[in-house]
Amino acid sequence: MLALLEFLPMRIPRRRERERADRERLIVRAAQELAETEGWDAVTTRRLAAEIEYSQPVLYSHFKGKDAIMAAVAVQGCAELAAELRQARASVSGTRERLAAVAGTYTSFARRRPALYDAIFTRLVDLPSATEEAPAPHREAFGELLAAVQPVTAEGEDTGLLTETFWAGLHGLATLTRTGRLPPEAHEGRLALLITHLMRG
Amino acid sequence: MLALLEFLPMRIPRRRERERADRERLIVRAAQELAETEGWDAVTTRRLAAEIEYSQPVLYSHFKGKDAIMAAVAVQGCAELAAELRQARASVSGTRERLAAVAGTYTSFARRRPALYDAIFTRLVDLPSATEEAPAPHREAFGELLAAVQPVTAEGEDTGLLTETFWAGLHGLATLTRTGRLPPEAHEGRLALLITHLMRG
DNA sequence: CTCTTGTTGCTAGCGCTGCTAGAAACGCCG
DNA sequence: CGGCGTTTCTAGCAGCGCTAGCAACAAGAG
Repeated sequence: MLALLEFLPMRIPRRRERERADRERLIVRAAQELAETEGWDAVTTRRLAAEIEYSQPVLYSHFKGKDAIMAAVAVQGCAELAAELRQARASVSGTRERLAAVAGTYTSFARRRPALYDAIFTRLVDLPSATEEAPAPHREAFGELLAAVQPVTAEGEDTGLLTETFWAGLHGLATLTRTGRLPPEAHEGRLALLITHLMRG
Repeated sequence: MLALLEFLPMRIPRRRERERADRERLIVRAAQELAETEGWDAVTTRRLAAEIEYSQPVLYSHFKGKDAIMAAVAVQGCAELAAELRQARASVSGTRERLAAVAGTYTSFARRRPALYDAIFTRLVDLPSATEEAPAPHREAFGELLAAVQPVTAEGEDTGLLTETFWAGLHGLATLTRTGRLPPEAHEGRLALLITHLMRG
């Protein structure tokens, strides 16, 4: 009865909901493209509004502010990273090979897509990860590293902790190299050292 | 003769030069204090000008822009880091103890003085290090790490490269922990793992 | 078909940023 | 004391993130 009465009127709100969700995806996609092509400095609310062909305040009806838009880009970008890591790990066999594949993919991602990497790991201080549980893509990406590290865990060592340390090494190499603090030529050598010492020689 | 003629008139410019240098130090010190007490977001050119009790444009007669001021703070801050590292390394003996002391001091510096650490290692992309030789304090700080790592270099390994990798690990731990991406409780455990694996078990 | 109602998106504007042009004030010299 | 060169300030530009308040629209009622 009640359901029947509501059925027809319900279709309209549904469509509008869908359109709203579409526009939200449009915003995130535009922000990501703009950031990746011209850097985050070029991602201003005005520019972004022009890009999606809506006015500025529309952005604020979807996101609390610019940081929230960056966070959305970061979460989506992290899903891409996780996918690349998964593929890298699956594409080779052998403990060291897998570690090398995952490590190479990770730092290559940071080099190829610096804006995205920055959004995920250096820019935002208040990604949900801090307060509550990290968003799914983050856990997924970390899970890929963990799976690669798991076989080299020594007795008495905690795989999670070891993976975190390995991750920190990768993150340090990625960021220090990209900002010109480490010479890029020797990057492969440093990666090899990191993996060798992770496997304890 | 010429020198005698120039002697007296020279005294005035000298004094002005000295006063200018004093004011420049004042600016850098004010910027550092403001950044360390209220964060870099609070360091605006207006606020900084008010702090040193001069008008805004005075800043631009000393530095090309805000970034140049941050760079000056970074270089000076790096000298402080280098001094702490030197003291840490000198205060203990034994290979592992020295590595632990240096590593602990490094990450502790990043935790205790986040604004300074950010200026040195994450914020500025155009520190002189990228284009020409790194500024002295940077080389000095790196030298401390290198001295601590040197004894654990294995045959066929390059100490410099190994130090860079170790540094990347420290930097990764420092930044990921400070931004809430790694839980701080397990920090010591990760540090221990890093050192253990650096010494290859 | 017209009128009312509620939502949606817009225009305009606030207070702030880094930075700079041109005027004013200062200190030095003859 | 008068003129000159430097130093420093006032005032303003363009752009930022963000928001209040109005206009235009779509949907239902008579």
